[in-house]
Amino acid sequence: MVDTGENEDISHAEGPIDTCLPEGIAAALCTCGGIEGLEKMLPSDAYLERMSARHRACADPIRLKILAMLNVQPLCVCVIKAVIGIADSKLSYHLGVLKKAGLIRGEQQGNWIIYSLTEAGAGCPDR
Amino acid sequence: MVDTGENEDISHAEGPIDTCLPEGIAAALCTCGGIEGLEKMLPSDAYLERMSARHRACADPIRLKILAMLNVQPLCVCVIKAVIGIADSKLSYHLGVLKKAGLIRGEQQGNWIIYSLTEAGAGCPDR
DNA sequence: ATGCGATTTCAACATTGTTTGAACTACTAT
DNA sequence: ATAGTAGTTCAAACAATGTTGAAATCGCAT
Repeated sequence: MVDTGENEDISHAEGPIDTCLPEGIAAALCTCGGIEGLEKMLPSDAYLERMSARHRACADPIRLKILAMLNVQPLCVCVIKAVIGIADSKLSYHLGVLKKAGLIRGEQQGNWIIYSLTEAGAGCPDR
Repeated sequence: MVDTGENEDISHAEGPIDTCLPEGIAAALCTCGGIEGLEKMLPSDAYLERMSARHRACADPIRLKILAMLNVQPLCVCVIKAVIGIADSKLSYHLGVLKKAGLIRGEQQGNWIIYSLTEAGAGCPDR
């Protein structure tokens, strides 16, 4: 149970790993600077947070459909509703999610609110 | 209150809309075949379902980070854990989500399980 | 002012996703 | 067989999201 320090097998890793690794992995890990090197290749936490939020906004078929519709042309809520066929308040909720995520914007025009894709939103419908 | 049938303003739309629309929208809608035409331009429900499931799998910064790591090279759980620094069972849960979504695969190799991106998973880390 | 259509907001509720720790399985080495 | 390391599974607690219907808001027309 005493750590005698004879487990130093992971290239640069003086850090949190204290184990032996499978062959290929250890070798490959070396070529990219060990655990530390790997860490440096990863996106920042802020970026991961932003991206996951964007994915979350797209994580619903209704919302994806709305994005697809707006990718054709800007539309007012009533047309979206006619196509998707869900209750007003439900639709409003999903529009709100997309708006909060910055994927769409709504502009009042007389009696209606016309939604359209933002720059960010135009990047999503695909895939 | 009696519907006299004088509300036929949406091009082809004999369907569910029974309203007047804002200028621009109605016009633009005409050029793509009205509501019906618009409907035909949209991805199938099955596709929307599949895509939203994929987004849902990416809708968490931990999972996005795992994808980013595996995008560098295949890794065993212990290395992923060393980098992300969360409890085993939590990590296992997130690996499970990614696996169920078909973005990663795990292959037992001796004492370890080595995870790597699938084709589908290789398409995600970006954006 | 009143009323109406379009849309949002609210609060209660239902559903789904995440975290935790303990128990379990799989493989290896002794 | 035993023990150790690597990972997963399970169920309970908790947290976040989605749904519903009723009430509220906004802008336009009467």
